[in-house]
Amino acid sequence: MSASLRSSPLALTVLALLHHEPMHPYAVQRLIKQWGKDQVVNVSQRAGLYRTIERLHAEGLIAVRETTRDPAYPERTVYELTEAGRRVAREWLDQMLAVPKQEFPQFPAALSHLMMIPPADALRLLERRAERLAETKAGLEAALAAQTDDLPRVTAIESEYLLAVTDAEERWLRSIVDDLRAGRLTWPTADS
Amino acid sequence: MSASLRSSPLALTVLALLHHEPMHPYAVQRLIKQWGKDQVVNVSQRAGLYRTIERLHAEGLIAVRETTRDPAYPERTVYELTEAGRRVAREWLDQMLAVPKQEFPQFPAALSHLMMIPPADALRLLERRAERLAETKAGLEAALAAQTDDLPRVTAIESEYLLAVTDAEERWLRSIVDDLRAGRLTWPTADS
DNA sequence: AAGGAGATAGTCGCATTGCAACTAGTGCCT
DNA sequence: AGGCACTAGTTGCAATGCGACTATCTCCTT
Repeated sequence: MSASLRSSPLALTVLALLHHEPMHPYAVQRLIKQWGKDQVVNVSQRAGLYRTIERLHAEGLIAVRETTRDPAYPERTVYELTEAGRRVAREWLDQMLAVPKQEFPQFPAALSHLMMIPPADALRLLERRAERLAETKAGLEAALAAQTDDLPRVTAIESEYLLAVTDAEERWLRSIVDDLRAGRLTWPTADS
Repeated sequence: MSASLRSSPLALTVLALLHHEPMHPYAVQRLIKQWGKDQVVNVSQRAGLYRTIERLHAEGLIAVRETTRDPAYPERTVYELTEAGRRVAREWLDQMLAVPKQEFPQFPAALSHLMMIPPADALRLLERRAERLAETKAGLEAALAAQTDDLPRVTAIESEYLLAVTDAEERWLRSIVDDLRAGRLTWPTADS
């Protein structure tokens, strides 16, 4: 009954936060945002959050601890992690950390059809991308600089990772842009 | 009628291949594999391919050119790109190249909960990942070395990109593993 | 005190994707 | 003739992405 469940960033995060402390769905969302984890977990569309929690509950990985009935708010169901949940969270985490999963991001797919457009257009578009990445990097650097000192380094390790790969992508883009500008990289274009 | 359609790696690739030459669905799949684009486009599960083609057809981005009726094979519908398809392909490509899209890969999400497990376990898991990435890199390097000379460099540009970011990820992992081994990176673990 | 903006809290529906199973024919090997 | 792998396509379900919608509450303005 628990083996059927697939892992996902959101599901793992829900388990991790409930591991920390029992709470209700909206508190999960707030915590994710407060701790800056919304960079790596898509919680902006709450539909997914409630559906994920429902699913975890149905599979017995989390359980209802209590239902507080504040007159003001709609009912708040506080969930806690079950023993099965603890086990599955650890299994998921091990798997997600150790085994790189084939995912299919948009950019490399688009890149693979670069030859469809003239080199001059490619230059312009990739330069724009490099600039956006520079902004992203600045944001990550600011986030990293903002939180050091009191919290241990591990709490922001995913930002370090994102910074490292974003930096690599930007460097690569700059080198391609240079090659395009210098004419070292070019190709014939069938139609305009 | 065409504005409603969302882009995807697979949809873009179908349009790009039909731009090159009209063909039937299975030929699309074969070409993707032959050209090594299956690294960046998920075509291993054919369901997606047929559904995508249906969708593109319904939106008028591709049209039926002919239906060959080979006695041996099931019916083969040959599709071609329409004018609208050509325009939309270009729009998608521009967008996907210039604007980095927020995606949520598994690894950074898992990384953000690294503190749940003891540093010694983290060391072991991240080391395993680094080894798998090294294998991936070797594959990419082999693919790049295999095809140069006759084909222009742009035909394998997405492999160059993948190599660059995979290399960055591996380097980062090695540095973290070093820090873990040296005790420069550590944290208290609540439960075993 | 009325009105509106914005945050809080949650739901619904649809299009798309991922994944696995299933059919069916064809060529090859033994 | 039987078994196996490859080719070619279909079906169904679970999960995800995305947008729209409902309500309430709080704070600020006028």
